[in-house]
Amino acid sequence: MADGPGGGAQRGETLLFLTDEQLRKGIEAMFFAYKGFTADPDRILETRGYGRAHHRAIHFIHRSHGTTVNNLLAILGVTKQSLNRVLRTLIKDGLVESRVGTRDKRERHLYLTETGQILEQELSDAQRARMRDAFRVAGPEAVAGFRTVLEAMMDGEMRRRYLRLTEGGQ
Amino acid sequence: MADGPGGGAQRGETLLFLTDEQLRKGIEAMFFAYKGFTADPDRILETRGYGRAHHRAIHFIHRSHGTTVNNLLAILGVTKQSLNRVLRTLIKDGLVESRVGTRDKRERHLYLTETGQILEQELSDAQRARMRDAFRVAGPEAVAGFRTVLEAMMDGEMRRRYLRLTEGGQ
DNA sequence: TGGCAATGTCAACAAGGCTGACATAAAACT
DNA sequence: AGTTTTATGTCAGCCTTGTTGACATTGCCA
Repeated sequence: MADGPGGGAQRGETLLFLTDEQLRKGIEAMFFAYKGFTADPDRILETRGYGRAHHRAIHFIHRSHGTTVNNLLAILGVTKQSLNRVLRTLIKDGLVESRVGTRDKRERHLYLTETGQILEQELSDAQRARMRDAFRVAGPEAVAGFRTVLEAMMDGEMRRRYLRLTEGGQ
Repeated sequence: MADGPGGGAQRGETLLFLTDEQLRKGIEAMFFAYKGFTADPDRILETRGYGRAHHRAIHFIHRSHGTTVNNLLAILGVTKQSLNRVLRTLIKDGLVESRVGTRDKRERHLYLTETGQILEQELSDAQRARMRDAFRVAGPEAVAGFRTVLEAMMDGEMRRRYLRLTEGGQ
C-alpha cells in the first residue's frame, strides 16, 4: 500500500508520475480548480452581502445540525472572534438560530432557520452542480482517485475531522 | 466519453457516485485539502513577512520567466492594483526584477532574481513535498483521476490558461 | 467556593481583495 | 501629425476576514 495501488509493474516506470513537472501540474491544478470551486457560490453570496466565511459557517451548520460553537471553531480552524463576527450577522439576519444547550447550558447549539436552509440549498445546489458536472465528465474511477489524493493532502488533524464527518452518512 | 471512462457496465449502478452525499464529500474534501495544500508555504512565508499573494506571484513568475504584468494579471485573476501592491514589495526587496520590454517598451517583463529563486525553491520544495507524499500514497491511477476531476472543475477561461501553461513542459 | 470551560464582545491591526480616478509613455491607428 | 488605445503605475478609500489581547458572563465541577 505504501507504493500505491496497482502493485507490481511499477518501480521506475510509473514513478514518472512523481516528477517535479507532474507535481507542479498538480499544484497548479489545485490553484485553478479551487477558483472554479468557489466561483458559483461567491456570485450568489455577493448579491446578499455575504462572503465565503458565511458560506462555510452555513455549510457546516447545515451539515451538523445543532453543533456547538466550539465544534464549529475546530472544523473551520479560525478564531472565535472571527467566527463570531460571521455568526452574529447570520443570527441577526435570521438565518441561524442559537439555542442554549440542555445538558450543558454554557454551550450554544446552532441551527439553520428556514430562511437559512433556503440559502444553504441555493449555495450548495450551485456548488454541487459544478461538482456533479466535473464528476460526470471525469467518471467514477477518476472521482475515486480525486478523493484519495485530496485525503492524502490534508493535514493529519484535518483528515481526522474530515473522516469523522464523512464516515457517518454513507 | 460523456458518461465517463469505464464504458458499459454503468447506468444506474455506478451512477451512485453522483449522489448528493458523494458530491458533498467531494466539496468537503476540497475544503480540507486546500487548507493542507497551502499550510506549508504559509508557514515559510510568515517568517518573511509575505503572504499567499506573494507566493502566487513568485510561482507564476518562476513558471513563466519574463512574463508581462498583463499576462500575470490574467493568470492570477486579480486587479492590477492588487497585484501591483505585491509586486512592488517583491521588487523593492530584490526578489523580482522588472525589465522594460525590447519589442514593446510599454511592457514590463518580470524575472526572479537569484534571491527570488532561492525563496521560490524553498516554497515549492515544501509544497511539492506534500504533493509528492499525497501522490505516492495515492498511486498513479488516483493521481490521474485527481487531475481529471480538477481540470473539469475549472472555469472555462481558467481551464484554457491551465492547459496552455501545462501543455508546453511535459 | 474557587477554578476552569464555553461563549461573547470590544479594540486594534494586517493581508489582500475591490473600485474609481488619474498619470505617463509608447504603440497603433487615421 | 494628431488622436486614441494599451500597458503600466499609483493614490485613496472601502470591505471581508483573518489575527492578538483583554475582559465579562455564565455555568459546570471538584
